[in-house]
Amino acid sequence: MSHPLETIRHSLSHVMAEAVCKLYPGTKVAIGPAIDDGFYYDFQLPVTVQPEDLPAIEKEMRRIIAANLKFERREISKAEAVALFAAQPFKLELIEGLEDGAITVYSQGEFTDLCRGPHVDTTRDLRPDCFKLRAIAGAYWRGDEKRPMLTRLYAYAFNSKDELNAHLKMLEEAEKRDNRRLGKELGLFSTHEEAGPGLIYWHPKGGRFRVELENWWRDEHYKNGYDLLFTPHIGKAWLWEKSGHLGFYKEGMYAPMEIDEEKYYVKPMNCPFHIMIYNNDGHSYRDLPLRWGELGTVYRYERAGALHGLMRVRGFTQDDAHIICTPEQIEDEIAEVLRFSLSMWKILGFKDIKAYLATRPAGDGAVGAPEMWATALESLRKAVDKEGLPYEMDEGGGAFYGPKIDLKVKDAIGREWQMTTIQFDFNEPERFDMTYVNSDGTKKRPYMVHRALLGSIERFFGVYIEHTAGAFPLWLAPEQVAVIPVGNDFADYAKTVGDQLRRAGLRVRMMLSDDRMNAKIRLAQAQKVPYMLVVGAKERDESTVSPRLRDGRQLESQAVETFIAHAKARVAEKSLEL
RNA sequence: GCCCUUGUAGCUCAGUCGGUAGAGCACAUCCAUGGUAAGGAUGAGGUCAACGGUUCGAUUCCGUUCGAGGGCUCCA
Repeated sequence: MSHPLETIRHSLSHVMAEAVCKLYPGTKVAIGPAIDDGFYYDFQLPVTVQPEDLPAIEKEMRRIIAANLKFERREISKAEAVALFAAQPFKLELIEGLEDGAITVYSQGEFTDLCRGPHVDTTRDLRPDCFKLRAIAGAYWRGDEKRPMLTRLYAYAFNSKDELNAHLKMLEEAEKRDNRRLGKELGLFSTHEEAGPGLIYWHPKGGRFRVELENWWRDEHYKNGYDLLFTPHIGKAWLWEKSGHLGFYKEGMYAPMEIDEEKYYVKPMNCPFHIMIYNNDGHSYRDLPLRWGELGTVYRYERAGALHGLMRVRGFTQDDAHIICTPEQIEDEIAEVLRFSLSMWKILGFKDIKAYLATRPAGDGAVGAPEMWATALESLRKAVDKEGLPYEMDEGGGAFYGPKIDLKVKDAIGREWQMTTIQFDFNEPERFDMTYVNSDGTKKRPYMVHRALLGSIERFFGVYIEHTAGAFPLWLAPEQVAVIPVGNDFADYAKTVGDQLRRAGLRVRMMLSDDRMNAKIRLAQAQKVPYMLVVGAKERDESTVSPRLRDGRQLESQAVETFIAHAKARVAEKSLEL
């Protein structure tokens, strides 16, 4: 009989626990749940297990599976449980938190575990070739830094060998696309631990991508009714006390610097600055909505162990904006932001997008009247419905200052990345006493919404590198065309062609070194240059070029002008195809 | 911060069971002038992460420090 994958994974974790206990007598077992791509089990081991030991554990697991053992469920009393797990301190702690009468244990072979279940019937339901031990990691007991560090063994597990292999292949592909690796290979960016980890250096090619992306971003924002701001990188302690950041976000901020005996903080967010601009003038309801965007560079403390290429950094540029509007406008504004965001993702080539609505957190830490939360959430939900976007609720997942929508986009190899975020803020308008004058002459509090569409430029770059494997669409490619003469005799003609392309506004790499043509093609391919134009005697005599595409396709020899028109059209329409 | 792994040329890595290191790519010079993924030769380049200890002698063994990679949420 077949069982849900989660059950199979969980049962496998018991098998692994049995194997580990057998191989390392004296092992204390903690917990072993199923996870997204397999399972893990946490142990306190009498010895240090090393990666070389994993095959032996796998082998023992297969032996257990082959023995065709039954998983037997028993209900026992709390007293029985305490006696049974007398030598297992972690289990005892878990038992303490359980109701008498609701305690179950599962046994297979020589191993009995405190477990709610369910499990497969016998180890025969587990396939010996559908799992693979993955890694050894440290994990705190119950995720608490103050509790003992346990050894966690991770494993992949799937329904079939094919699915396992497909997953392993995806991981292999992910490794090839790793933004740190491609960033180096394609000369896009670097980090320098000696100059400060988690800080990104954009090289000329990465810079070119960024400029093209940002230019487009600015154009789109102006077209969509935004104004753009530039604000300082530092602000006095007053600002951050007022905003509440020193109260709620201090651990994410860097230590202050002193200027004229005043403390200044580097900004972790742009919002207080935008509010300063808002509060610089009085506002009428007639002025609203205001949509103010900024590519604002912020610095946030991230723990050293959390830093990761472009994905997790300490300094980054948010594609931030704040929408300040009346309560009546909020629904349309939210719908509009969502539509705008989706239109951007479409152009960038992401089709699979899912929304996550986060509601008011439990407890009394949240600010803002419940009615405001309800209206806000309603406008978020309506917007998602209007776009026909699939969504999930994240109950209690909102920030203390307001509900939000996060969008997750799926990349070319099926991984989801959280990018766009649209968040209500009931906190700062209050703290900064933001107001506008309503039609009846009374002062009102506006709604404020923070939103970032790409998230941050750095992280987006990382995701996009991995999504495209570095083969950017023509309009974003740092180098769009490589001109490759067949031999040095044709260098002059190559230069003429290159100049012509440059004048037409294309980004050209002239490959005029002494290398052979084959080597140049190889290099241009490796650099993912979209078009390679090979020129020799024939092309020179006919004023043509012979285009090769980075996907290996070959176009007909054509007049230089024809090629320029072809490429320019694709740039103009931001085509994902060459 | 903590656990496991790890740190040798710009990059990717090999090696030394303790006698101060090697390959490929990249780079430089020279030869070769070429039709769609690497032409050839020569050369330059390293205080083997840093500091301490053991030793006649340490890049190699031991210790400490710093950095990097994976993990520390998914609740019997």
